[in-house]
Amino acid sequence: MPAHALRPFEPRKTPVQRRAAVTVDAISEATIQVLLKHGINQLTTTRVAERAGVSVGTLYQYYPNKQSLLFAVLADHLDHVASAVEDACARARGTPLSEMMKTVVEAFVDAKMTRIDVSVSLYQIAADVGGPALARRMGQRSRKALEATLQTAPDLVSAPDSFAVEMMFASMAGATRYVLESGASPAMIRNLRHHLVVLCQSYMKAQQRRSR
Amino acid sequence: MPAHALRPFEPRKTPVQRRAAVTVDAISEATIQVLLKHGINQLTTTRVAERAGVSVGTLYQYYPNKQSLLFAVLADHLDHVASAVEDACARARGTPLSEMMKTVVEAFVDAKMTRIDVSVSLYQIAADVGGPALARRMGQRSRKALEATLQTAPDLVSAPDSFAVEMMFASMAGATRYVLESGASPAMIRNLRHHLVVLCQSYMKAQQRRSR
DNA sequence: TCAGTTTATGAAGGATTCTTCAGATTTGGC
DNA sequence: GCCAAATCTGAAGAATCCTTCATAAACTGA
Repeated sequence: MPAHALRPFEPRKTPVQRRAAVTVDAISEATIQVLLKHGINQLTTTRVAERAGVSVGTLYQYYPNKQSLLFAVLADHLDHVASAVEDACARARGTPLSEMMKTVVEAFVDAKMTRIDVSVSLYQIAADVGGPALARRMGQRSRKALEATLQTAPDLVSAPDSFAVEMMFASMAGATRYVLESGASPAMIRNLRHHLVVLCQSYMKAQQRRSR
Repeated sequence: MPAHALRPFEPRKTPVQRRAAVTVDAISEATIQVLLKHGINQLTTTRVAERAGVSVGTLYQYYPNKQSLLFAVLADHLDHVASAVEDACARARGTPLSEMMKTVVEAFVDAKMTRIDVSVSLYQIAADVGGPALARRMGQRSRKALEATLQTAPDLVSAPDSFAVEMMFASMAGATRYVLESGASPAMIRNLRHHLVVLCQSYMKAQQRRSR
């Protein structure tokens, strides 16, 4: 999705006073709540405003339309996750491959799990709002960060190709989604975390062996 | 999702005459087309009927509501994929682990790709229509089939735990989704197919090593 | 050919929702 | 305390969409 296609989703006005900032936050949070409680189909702009304790008009002061609201919430979340991955990559520089993967994968899962409700509810809106494009953008960010870090691994034989790295993130995201949408118990999440580490470690090691 | 929650999605009437069967097919197909061309938000019951060359009333003769229409299309597709996996598992019995994985993974990807347009467009409706529940059901079917087949592998050290197997399918599905939603070129799809084989093979082998 | 069954039609009812805007209220600096 | 800017309000307009039902057409077996 080209940049201009994201334009109609841009916020209408930026808060100046503190109370406005509070309002905007309340609206974001209310969006999540409504999404969780009623689902995307019952998410109306009025209902979100109600839940946020403001009037619809206020909502439309900051978001040009319903889509832009959903878009903003989703983009925030994905940015949060991508940043966590980037941080982890920075932290993991110079460590052995295996440890590197552990650090990055756990950072990803933990970022997703800091607010499970957000993660779960946002799966619903991906389709509406250019979710695939956003996901791809995040995939690219993560890939670049990890590729740079991989270069610093002392036991690296050959750098995995870009496709493999992107694939790895997509796989992680898919498995995480599956677990979260299954109503993840804490025990399952621990399980997920551990299994994803193994999955990614073994995949990246396999990439090493086939350095054609 | 318990069985009764799926009830309201059940078809209203089953076609008796041939022309009715043709109509139902046309409606299914039209649903895909509209989904692809206009997206879920512009998918109206009238538009689907138009595209199918019938009137709205006809549509409502076979589907009690819009959701049931979407549900049916999604369920069909997922069933198709799950069946393909089950068949592959049956075919792969008694072969070495590595070959087994190749057979199953390729069957999965190929099933998804027989009609790329269907796969792509259906991602949009998953949220509306209990997609997660359907996906889980398919995950279970695939897991059971593969577990049974794994037992017959001559070089199996220890059976991977159920969670790992489910995880594997979820990862595959996630990576596939990512690629398809990126506008998959044929070359990318070949790439995906191959990488997923490697991913699953190495993951399953890793499970062998840690047979605690 | 005929009667009963199946299938198709599409205008219209009923309901929901997005979005606007003119005016009221609050804030912050002076 | 005062004023301009910022913020908030919420009823109502405008549009869209799902679903029904009375009627018509097509089919099938006898």
